[in-house]
Amino acid sequence: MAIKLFDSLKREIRELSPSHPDGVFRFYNCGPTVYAPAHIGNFRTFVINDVLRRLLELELGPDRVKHVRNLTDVDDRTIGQSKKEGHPLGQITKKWTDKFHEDCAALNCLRPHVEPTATGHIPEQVNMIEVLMQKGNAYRAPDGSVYFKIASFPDYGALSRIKERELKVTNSAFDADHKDDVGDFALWKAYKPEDDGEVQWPGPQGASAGRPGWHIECSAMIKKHLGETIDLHTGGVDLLFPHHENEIAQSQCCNGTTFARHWYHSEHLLVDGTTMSKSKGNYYTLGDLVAKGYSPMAVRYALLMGHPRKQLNFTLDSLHAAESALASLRAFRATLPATGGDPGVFAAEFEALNNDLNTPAALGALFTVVNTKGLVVHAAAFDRVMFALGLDLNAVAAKTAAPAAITALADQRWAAKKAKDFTAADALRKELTAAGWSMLDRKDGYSLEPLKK
RNA sequence: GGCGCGGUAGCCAAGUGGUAAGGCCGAGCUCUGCAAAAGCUCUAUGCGCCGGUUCAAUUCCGGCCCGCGCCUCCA
Repeated sequence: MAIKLFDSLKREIRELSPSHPDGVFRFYNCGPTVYAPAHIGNFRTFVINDVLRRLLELELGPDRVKHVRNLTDVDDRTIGQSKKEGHPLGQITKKWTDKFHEDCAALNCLRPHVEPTATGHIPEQVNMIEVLMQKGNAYRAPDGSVYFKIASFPDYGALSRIKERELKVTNSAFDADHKDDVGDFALWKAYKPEDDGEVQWPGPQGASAGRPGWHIECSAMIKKHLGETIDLHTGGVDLLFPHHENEIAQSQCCNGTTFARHWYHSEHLLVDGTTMSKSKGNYYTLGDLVAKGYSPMAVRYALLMGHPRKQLNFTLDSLHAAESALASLRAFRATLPATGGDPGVFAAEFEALNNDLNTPAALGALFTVVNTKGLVVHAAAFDRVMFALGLDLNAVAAKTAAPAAITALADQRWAAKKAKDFTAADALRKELTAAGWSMLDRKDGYSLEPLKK
């Protein structure tokens, strides 16, 4: 069953397929900038891409997919954070890269096969810029920076339909003074002592020392790790323009061949009905949600509850729903026999996923199976669905340890109950409730959980 | 101003030219000393509004209202 996915460039749903003779599918997903903890909007994109990676593996085989996701470790924000904290750039980016990996692991995202960094590919970027300068697609600005000349690439704007847009006239235009055209973008930024601190590298031939512009890192790293033509390039919608538009321009002008055969962009997450943004401050990190008592797996589930190409309004209620849904799946899984059953019962789930990554439809179909009485489900078939969605049912929210005073009350109540002194037991339960704890009795003992609001 | 997306039950959210998946919440029941958990059952004559096409529209077309996003370094 071929995987079909919307192509942002051709604007239609198309089948994914490897194009290289080795049969390896080349998949590049634009990664995070490592200067702060990623927020759940970022993770929506990475979780969606993780499902895509899993589907590709199921479709083509684990050894026939090469997944690359970069780490942007030098740009205005990373440098800004470095200056703010007074620590070297590398120390800052290491810290947030580690945190990013920790969060990804908690969300059960498969590790990409390669996670290249911008600072680890300076020569590759410089080389690419030099080629672009030689070919006449780039020019040196008076300050020693290098810009890409969009007028030199007739296809510029195909992805974002920039020519059909009437650009709002804005001030902004940082570096505008040095550009030939406002649409030209920086390939190399000349060193500015007041802004860049210690961060600089020797520049391309004829340019000043400095650092690469943002867009070039992806072009250079893709070329190095995946080749001149890749099978799929993905990211959040916000990257469509200018980032991906610029990547196409750089790569195609430099390499003279198709850059990416398929483009896919996932929509943004909304919180409280509006897009998350650092400037608005209405965002959650994974840590924020875990601190509220939700499990990372519930976060993952909640991120899959909406269609990836549609904005999803994220709420804490949806996390609660996700937590309950996971508990149902967990309970259902426990009832499955190890053998027997129809392996084909989950066809609808895969059909939904393979049809433009319709995760909510897949989850709906999943529960239809779960709710169908008398259906004999093969455990392995169920596990395959869980793998595709990346839902680890064994991952449970870390239990909050009860304070000693609470444990003492619980022990008293347990003893009272054993002694059939129900009046005392009930009184103690009330005390526990008043203290914000719920005591869950079992046959052989009890557990304590913080009271849900 | 330009480009694009969306409005489906209390909340979240699929979907289709032939009469509305699923999750949460809520209600009832079963089961448990109580509580929780678990299980069972129920919950939109309706898909923003107004027209049109059609035997038939939530689904197609037109208009309108509302919301959201992007428009040069935010996934």
